[in-house]
Amino acid sequence: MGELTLVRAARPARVKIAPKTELPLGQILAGDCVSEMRKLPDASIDLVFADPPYNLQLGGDLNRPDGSHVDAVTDDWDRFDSFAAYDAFTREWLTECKRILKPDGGLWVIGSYHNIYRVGAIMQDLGFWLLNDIVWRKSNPMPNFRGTRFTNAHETLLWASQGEKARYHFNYRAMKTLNDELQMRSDWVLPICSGGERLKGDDGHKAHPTQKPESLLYRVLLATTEKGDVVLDPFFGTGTTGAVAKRLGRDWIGCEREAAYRKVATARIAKELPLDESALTTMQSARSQPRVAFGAVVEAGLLPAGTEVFDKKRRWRAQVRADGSLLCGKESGSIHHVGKTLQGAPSCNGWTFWHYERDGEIKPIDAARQLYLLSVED
Amino acid sequence: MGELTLVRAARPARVKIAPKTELPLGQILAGDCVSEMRKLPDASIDLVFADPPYNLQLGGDLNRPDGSHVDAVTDDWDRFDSFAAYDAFTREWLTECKRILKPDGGLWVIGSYHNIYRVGAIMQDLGFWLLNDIVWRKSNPMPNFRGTRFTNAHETLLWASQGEKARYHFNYRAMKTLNDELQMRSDWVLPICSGGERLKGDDGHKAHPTQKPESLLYRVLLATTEKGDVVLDPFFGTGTTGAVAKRLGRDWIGCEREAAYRKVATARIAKELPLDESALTTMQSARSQPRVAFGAVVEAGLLPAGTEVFDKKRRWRAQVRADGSLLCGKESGSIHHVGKTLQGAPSCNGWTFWHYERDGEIKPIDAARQLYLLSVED
DNA sequence: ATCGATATTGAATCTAGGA
DNA sequence: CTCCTAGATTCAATATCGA
Repeated sequence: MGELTLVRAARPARVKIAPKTELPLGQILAGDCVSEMRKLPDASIDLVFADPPYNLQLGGDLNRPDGSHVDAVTDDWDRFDSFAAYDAFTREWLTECKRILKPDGGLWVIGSYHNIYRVGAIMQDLGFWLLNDIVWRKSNPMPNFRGTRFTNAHETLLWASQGEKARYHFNYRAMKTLNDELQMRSDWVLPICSGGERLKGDDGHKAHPTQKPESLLYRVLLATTEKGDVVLDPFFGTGTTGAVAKRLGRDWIGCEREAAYRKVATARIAKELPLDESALTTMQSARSQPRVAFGAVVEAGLLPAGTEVFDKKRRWRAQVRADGSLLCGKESGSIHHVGKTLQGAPSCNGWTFWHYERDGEIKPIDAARQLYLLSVED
Repeated sequence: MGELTLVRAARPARVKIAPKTELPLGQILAGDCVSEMRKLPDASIDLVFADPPYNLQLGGDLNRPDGSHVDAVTDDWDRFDSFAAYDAFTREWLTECKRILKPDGGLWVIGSYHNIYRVGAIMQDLGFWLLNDIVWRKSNPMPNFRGTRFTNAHETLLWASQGEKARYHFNYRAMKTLNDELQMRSDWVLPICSGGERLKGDDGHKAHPTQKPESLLYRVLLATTEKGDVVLDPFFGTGTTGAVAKRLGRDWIGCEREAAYRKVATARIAKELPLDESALTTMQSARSQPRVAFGAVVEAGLLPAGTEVFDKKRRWRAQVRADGSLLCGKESGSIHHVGKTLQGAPSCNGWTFWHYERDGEIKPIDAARQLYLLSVED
């Protein structure tokens, strides 16, 4: 797995990065996340994913129209006396996150409208720089049983870097691949965690009231970490972050106060198997790939000289020449230059503009580049 | 257009509601919104819709890359020295909104991740009670050209009441109808404002950098106001709020500092035609229908005393008595009470629980209520 | 086994009015 | 204040059950 895209040029950090060997990798730290994080060295963590209490402030009981009772989140850990108390708690754990994150580290926090506005403002106050807010659109949310509001069908994730000028990691290419060759948007449609994925306790009841779906963590980790990175989750719960991190070949650390959650998480992560190298490699960022001359692809016989290439709408056709240039009428030159000139565009990515036909299928010539890259590996 | 559902029980407000005649209805107040709102009486406005500046640049202190983007929002009104200045500005205009809103009034604010977390936290601090956060999912957002982040494909709207215990208006039934008989969710998919709807200035360039689509305001006003309500927009811009309000038969007031925007908005709203009464009629919640005593239905002979009623699965049968009570074995009482007791349920809507047979068909006794309502109309 | 019907459940700030 | 009662209100995905 290659390096991810490092976005934003900045001077190399002068902060001393703590080596991984000083970290309790693959461990669930038993205790309050603030005191546990305080034991960790500065600038040692690549990514924090945090799912803090939402401070729901629920009223009385709620029944469905069929009379059944809604099992609400009434756990002690979600009770705060006031917004001020919640803010103080939030400021405290976010401050520790800021300290232990590397200068190019990333922070994700998930929440609902009950807490996310406070969390977001405090993140900004502490100097975190918001990169995106992501909306998790639930495909199967709980309805509003009383018909009093809009169905609360989403939760919000905030993604931030250490500061306005800080570098951060974003695996643009992997996200685009995951999204069927369209840029990944800030709204993600994913189902809630249910069925076999939902962990049960010994009593057959759900082990944790707010277990997050693995698909959500999968996308977060794939987008903003690389293999071997260290991911910390201060509110580990049943360990979704740890399970997905292990699967994706990332190191992880969790903090969790409740012994029952730690027990479930430990068993769960033990069962998890890391994906093998080849599965992870396909998610590499195009920008960090070695540059490939079109000529090398031609040379390798993947798009032999004489092959006809064309744009997606077949407005233009061009011929591949032996030296890796294209010829289209009077225009000739690199794949990028010819594409740009024909369109009258300021620039053109020839790899995605030009296409070829193989076995009745039309593919961008970038597909041939990928094949070339595979063939030269090892 | 009938009355909307009033949600949440609260004592009748002791606040004196200012009459509409004291308000500058259908006017764009020329000036800063805080000073203009200060001239308005307390408790006089039904709904505020606000689209405040987004704080895209954080002023000269935080030296930004040299702002050479052609179409970026770089107007003077969108510059603030710091988060603190933005917060102070936000607190100021929201405080005036709180004062001029009626006790059962509603507040909507739209923003992006640059400002909405600060706005949301301040709203909560001022005592506004968040009812929903709504995600406007843009069907055609601007791509992220540099491939450095997720495509920023949504904006966020916050909907709040005056306080935790305050009443508010929500036209649940109209929203459900608009959404093909499914509850309206908190994520709305709507296109951005473009094409003919996008207003152009004399130079042929877009008149305003962040003109909102009318479909967005249409849904907001239909959901949370009724005909004749007064809607105020403190950042009127090119008057989308006024145009849609006029079309939907709501009164409106705008505040706008820039003469150029006022000019465009005035011309735009002048062209707008109100929909006629029948088009404005929306589906009504059952809650807004007149209450009918079951006894009245019995009295009217629609379900005469002695009629046998039963639940859908015919697990229980009961007899209608002359006073409008039911008898089932030892249990007797109102249609609701008997249904509730027999099922051991926390509550029961007798109108839909009990059924009767007529001409070989089985109908809920609610059908008899509807017949009764028809018979007493006019 | 299979198919259709029925039951369960999910981060929920979830009523209104009168005595 | 509290208490009481009328009565309005749900979507999608699993899991279980019964023929």
